[in-house]
Amino acid sequence: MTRKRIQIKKIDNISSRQVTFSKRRKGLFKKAQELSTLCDADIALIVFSATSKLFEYASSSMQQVIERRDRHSAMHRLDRPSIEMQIETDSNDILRKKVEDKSRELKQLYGEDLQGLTLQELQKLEELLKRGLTNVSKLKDEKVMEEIFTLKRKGVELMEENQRLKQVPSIFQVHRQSSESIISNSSNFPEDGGSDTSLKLGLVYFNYQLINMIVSLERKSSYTLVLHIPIFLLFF
Amino acid sequence: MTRKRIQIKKIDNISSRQVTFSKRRKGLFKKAQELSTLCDADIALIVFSATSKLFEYASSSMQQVIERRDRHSAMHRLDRPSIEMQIETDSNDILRKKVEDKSRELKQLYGEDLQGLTLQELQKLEELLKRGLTNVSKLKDEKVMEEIFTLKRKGVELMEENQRLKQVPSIFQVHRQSSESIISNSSNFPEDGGSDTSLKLGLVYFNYQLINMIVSLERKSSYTLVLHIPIFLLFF
DNA sequence: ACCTATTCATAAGG
DNA sequence: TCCTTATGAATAGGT
Repeated sequence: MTRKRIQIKKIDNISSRQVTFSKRRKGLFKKAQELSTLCDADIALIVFSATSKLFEYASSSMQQVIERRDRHSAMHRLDRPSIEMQIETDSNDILRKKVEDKSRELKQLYGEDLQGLTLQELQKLEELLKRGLTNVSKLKDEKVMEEIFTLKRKGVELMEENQRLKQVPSIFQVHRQSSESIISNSSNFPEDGGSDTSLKLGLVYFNYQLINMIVSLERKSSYTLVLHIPIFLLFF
Repeated sequence: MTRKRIQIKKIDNISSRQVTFSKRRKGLFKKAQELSTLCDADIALIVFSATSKLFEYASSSMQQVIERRDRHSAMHRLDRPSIEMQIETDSNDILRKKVEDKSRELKQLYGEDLQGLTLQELQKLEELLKRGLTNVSKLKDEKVMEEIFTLKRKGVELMEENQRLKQVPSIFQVHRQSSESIISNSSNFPEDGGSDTSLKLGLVYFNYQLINMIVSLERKSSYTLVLHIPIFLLFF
């Protein structure tokens, strides 16, 4: 919309996506409330960020708008029983049966209680599990990559800061050094000033976090990391 | 916004209010959709006009977003015993909640509705799916082997029966042959008696069933069969 | 968080 | 509702 037109598709860069999300979310909420005021409309707006943070606006109250919508929908859709509607008309027995059915389905997906199943049913189940696993793994991989890139960016930032501060005037370093000479006087590296040390510690902490994450992921036998760690190392 | 700046307060003139409502509503929905696409956000927007007409948009499904919001709210306000929650301690409501929970769990196992999950949750889910898949595959493999052995045994039995009946007195064969000579007289193989033919047909049908089973299993991309078919061929 | 060039949204009028 | 147009608003990219 400015400087350059952008395409409406998912923004790849995570940080610019976050920035855009903040800006546009603000704009969207403003417009929602303007519309509500100008035209006397009753509005509810629910937004979940990609990171599952919730933002919401309602001109009256969220619950009220949602209920009003439910009523409206019920009036206009004579058929298509929504989940709640369906459940509300369910008797206790039917509900019990539903719970039982779903419990069995869940158990079977977890690989228990399979004795009664035919070969065909087992195949179907296997297929479903594979599909589910594929989907879950894919999304998990995306999240892992995101996390790695975020950490990498932080690392680069810390290193840059580190480099920049290495060029601090030597007077400042001498001052720091003299005040610390009691504790650590054996150091023979003039570039190892106090500020620098604390920054080094920052980097060490960052690396610690990173290694921790990778180890914890590996422990959980995430096979995809076998691929991702080398990729990550390339970037770092 | 253009030609002249306007104040954000209720527009008095009815027709211009309607015009503005149309225009701005369109704009609002567009922006909601753009935000959803650009930033991978999950969005629900409900608008009631002053005349109670309903307009709505949801990036996934309205019900889904609303439920997600309910869950989110429930998570973040550990207390807040809402009136409904408080009085609806009757079993019907508990059952309803159970059904809802299990439905969600099932969906997630099938790899749907995963947007709200953290990396840790996804890993857990992946693990469960892998365990489930292992169990199901193992049992399925056992059943496949069972089935194959059963079919093999039937094949052996049929062949034995076949051999035994080849030694039936020739009088019986002649009797059968005369009654069938009208239809199939061109056959020059004396060992191809009627009873024998029907048994051969039995074997053919058995083979047909067997091939069918294997093909159907292969179609379902059951990787274990890559192992089983050679094993089966060894036995047959 | 702030800046600003640029695109977008839209008020007014028909 | 749609079209046009002038202009105020929103915002992408950069700092």
